[in-house]
Amino acid sequence: MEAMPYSRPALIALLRRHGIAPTHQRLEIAQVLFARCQHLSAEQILAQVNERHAETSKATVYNTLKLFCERGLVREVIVDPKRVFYDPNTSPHHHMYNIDSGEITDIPAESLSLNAMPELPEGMVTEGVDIIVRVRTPDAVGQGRLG
Amino acid sequence: MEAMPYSRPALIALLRRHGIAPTHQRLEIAQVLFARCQHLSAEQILAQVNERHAETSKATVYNTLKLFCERGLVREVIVDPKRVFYDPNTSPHHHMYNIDSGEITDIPAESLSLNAMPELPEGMVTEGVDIIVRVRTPDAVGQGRLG
DNA sequence: TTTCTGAATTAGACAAAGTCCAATCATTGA
DNA sequence: TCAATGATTGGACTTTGTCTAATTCAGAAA
Ligand SMILES: [Mn+2]
Ligand SMILES: [Mn+2]
Ligand SMILES: [Zn+2]
Ligand SMILES: [Zn+2]
Repeated sequence: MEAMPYSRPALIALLRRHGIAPTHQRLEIAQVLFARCQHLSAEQILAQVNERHAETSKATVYNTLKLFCERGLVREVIVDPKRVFYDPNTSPHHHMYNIDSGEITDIPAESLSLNAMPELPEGMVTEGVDIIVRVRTPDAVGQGRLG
Repeated sequence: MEAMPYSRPALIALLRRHGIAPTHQRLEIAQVLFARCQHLSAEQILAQVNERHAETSKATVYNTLKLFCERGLVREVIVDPKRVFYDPNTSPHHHMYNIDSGEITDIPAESLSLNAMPELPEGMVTEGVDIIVRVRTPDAVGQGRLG
């Protein structure tokens, strides 16, 4: 795992190390992702990046997140059919998803593992194993839908 | 697991057993889902139901799939950010997802299990644990994107 | 410092999946 | 048979994400 890259120079170094040219927009997006290590959707990142004054377009946010994924800076988390979340933590771990609040939290890799890997069909290769623990707040059963 | 419900009377009984009024449209949709026990998206179901002659609207397909989920007749499979898949197999099992072809296949519950359940935060309740094995055909790396 | 060029960014049109609503229709118990 | 209750419908709408052609930028070279 990378050292905590809060400062501009550290973020620039981080992008460069991944073969990414450090433009202003990419640094803003990296800032948002790595400052607090949360799971954010593209639209949340767009909003946070443009909080003070508009400076990054929707297209660039999507382009950049795709690039960050390809270069292994972030990873996609697919738990909610409505949107993809982006995870700045690329080390192996799993997720707990609160279906009432939409909150995603990490489960350390050590605290949960499979007792067997499935045999793959001829010529297939594992890309990754996602484990998602879906949880609920029983109080919130009937209504409490958030997004 | 339910006995194979191919015939109309069997499908009607199945819906009734789950507290669902067996309308023509719901029976058509159940037919499509249970005939071949596949993982289908809403749009695929809509297309199959209206293959011979149009008889079911998009709104009804979505309404019905939601109802079937609530009543435990089918379950959602969330592996592809573009669409939800519906699984007529509600017994515990996991999934293998081919990220190149989009193909989803079942992994029997027995052949894959966790060596520990994570401790849940105060007052949370597990709704389910999804394990998704993402696989790839190495030949198809650079290009072979299908949807 | 200035120039140049490929790469990056952008606005806004577009697409796909899914939701919603008010009007209409069907099922079913009486 | 006949309401009344529940189900279905077309189509407008929303949200998330993609695409494109025009513009701007970063940074290497001079
Ligand atoms: Mn038919
Ligand atoms: Mn979508
Ligand atoms: Zn995570
Ligand atoms: Zn399945």
